[in-house]
Amino acid sequence: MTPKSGIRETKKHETRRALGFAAFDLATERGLQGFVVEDVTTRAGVSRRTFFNYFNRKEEAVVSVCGFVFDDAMTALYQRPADEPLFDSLRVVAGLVVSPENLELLNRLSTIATDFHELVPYELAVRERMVLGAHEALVERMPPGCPSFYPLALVHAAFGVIQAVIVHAADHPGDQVTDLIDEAFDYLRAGFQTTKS
Amino acid sequence: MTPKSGIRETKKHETRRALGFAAFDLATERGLQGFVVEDVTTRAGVSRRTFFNYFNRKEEAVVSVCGFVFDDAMTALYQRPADEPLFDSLRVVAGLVVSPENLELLNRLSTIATDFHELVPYELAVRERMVLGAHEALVERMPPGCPSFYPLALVHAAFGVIQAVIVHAADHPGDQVTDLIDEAFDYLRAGFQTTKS
DNA sequence: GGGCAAAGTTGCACGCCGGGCAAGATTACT
DNA sequence: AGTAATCTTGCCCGGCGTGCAACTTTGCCC
Repeated sequence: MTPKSGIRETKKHETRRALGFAAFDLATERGLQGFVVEDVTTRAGVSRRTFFNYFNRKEEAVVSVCGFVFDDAMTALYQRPADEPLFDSLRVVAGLVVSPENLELLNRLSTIATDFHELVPYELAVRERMVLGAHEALVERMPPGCPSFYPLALVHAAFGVIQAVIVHAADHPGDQVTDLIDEAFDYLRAGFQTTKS
Repeated sequence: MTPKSGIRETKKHETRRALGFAAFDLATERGLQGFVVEDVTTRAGVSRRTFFNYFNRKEEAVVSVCGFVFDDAMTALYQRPADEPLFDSLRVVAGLVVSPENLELLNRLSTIATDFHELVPYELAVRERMVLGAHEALVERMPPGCPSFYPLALVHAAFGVIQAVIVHAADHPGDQVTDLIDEAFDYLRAGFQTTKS
C-alpha cells in the first residue's frame, strides 16, 4: 500500500495498463477467441512471459480495464463526509458508477461477454471487488463495536440495485440512467412497498 | 426444456453429476491445483474427452455441484402462490437458499475458493444464474405491460442481502442463519432506516 | 558514481488445457 | 429391423500457464 518510490511502480502500472487495454481492444475487435496472449504482448511491447507476471489469464486482462470504475467509486466513497448517512453516500457513489463513460465501458464489456460466455465470471469478479471495498469503507464509519452485518447488508443491497440498473440500461439504451438510479434507490428506501410506475 | 424421453437424458444427467461431484470432492481433498481433468474422469468412469462435452473447464465442474441450490430455489419460487406479494415470496425462497445443507455446500466451496482465488469468478456465476432465473419467475407474475424494472431491482436487492448473509455466516459460524435472513429482510423492508442492533 | 541487493523481464522447456474431427457405440423413431 | 440422431471416445495439435535460470533495470548506501 505504500506508494514506494517512483519509476519502478510507475512502469509496472503502465505495463499493466498497456496489457489491459491491448487485451480489451483486441477483444472488442476480434472477440475473445480471435487473439492469443502473444498478440496482446506484441501490442503492449513486452514478452509473452511477462503477461503472466501481471495476469493469470487472458480473461483477467480483458476485464481489468473496468477496474478504474472500481477505483473511482472507492475514491469517491472515501471522500464523502463522515457524518453523511451511509445510504446517501451510496446513492451518490451509485451515480458515479453509472456515469456515461463508465457505462460505455461496461456495455462494451457486456457485449463481449454476451458472445463469449466464459468472460461473465470475470466480469462479476470485478463487481464483487467493488462491493467488498465499499463495505470496508462503510465499516470505518460505523461506531466502534457495532456489528458489521448492517453495513454488509446495505452495501450488498445497494450494489444489487446498481447491477439491476446496469442490466436494465443494457436492454433499454434509451432510458436515462440517472432516473433509473433514482428510481432504484427510491424503491430501496421505501422497502419495495411501492411500485411507482 | 422439454423432458425428452428417458434413458438418454437420464444418462447425461448422471454423467454430469458424476463429473461434478468427482471434481468437487477432488477439490476438497487436494485443492484446485492438486488434480487434473483426467483424475476427474477416471473417478467418474468416462474418458477425458467426454469431460469437455459437459464443462468448458475444471472450475465449472467444481462449482456445478452448487447448481442444485439454484434448482431447488427456482422450483420453490415457481410454486409460491401467484397472488403472494413478490417480496414475501423472495423471503421464503431466501430461507431455503441458506438451508443447513446448502450452507454446508456453499461453505465448502468458499473454503476452496479462499485458497484458490481463481474459483471465485465461477462461484459468482452460479449466483448470477440464480438472480436472473428468479427475475424471470417474478416477471411472469407481473401484470402484462408492466415495466420490468421494479422486479429487476427487487430481485437484485433481495439476492444482494442473501449474499450478505452468506458472507456474514462464513465469518461468524455461530450465528443463526434464519435470524440473519430475518434481519436482512427487515432491513430491506424498512428501507435500511433502522439499525436495529 | 561505483557497486551491491532487490525487483522485473525474458527465453526456454514442459505438462495440461480445450476442442476439432471422425469413427464407433448407443438410443430414439417408425 | 433399419435408419437417423445423439453421445462417447481416441487422436491430434495449438495455445495456456508456470517453474527455472539467466539477464537487465532500479533502488540504495557508501
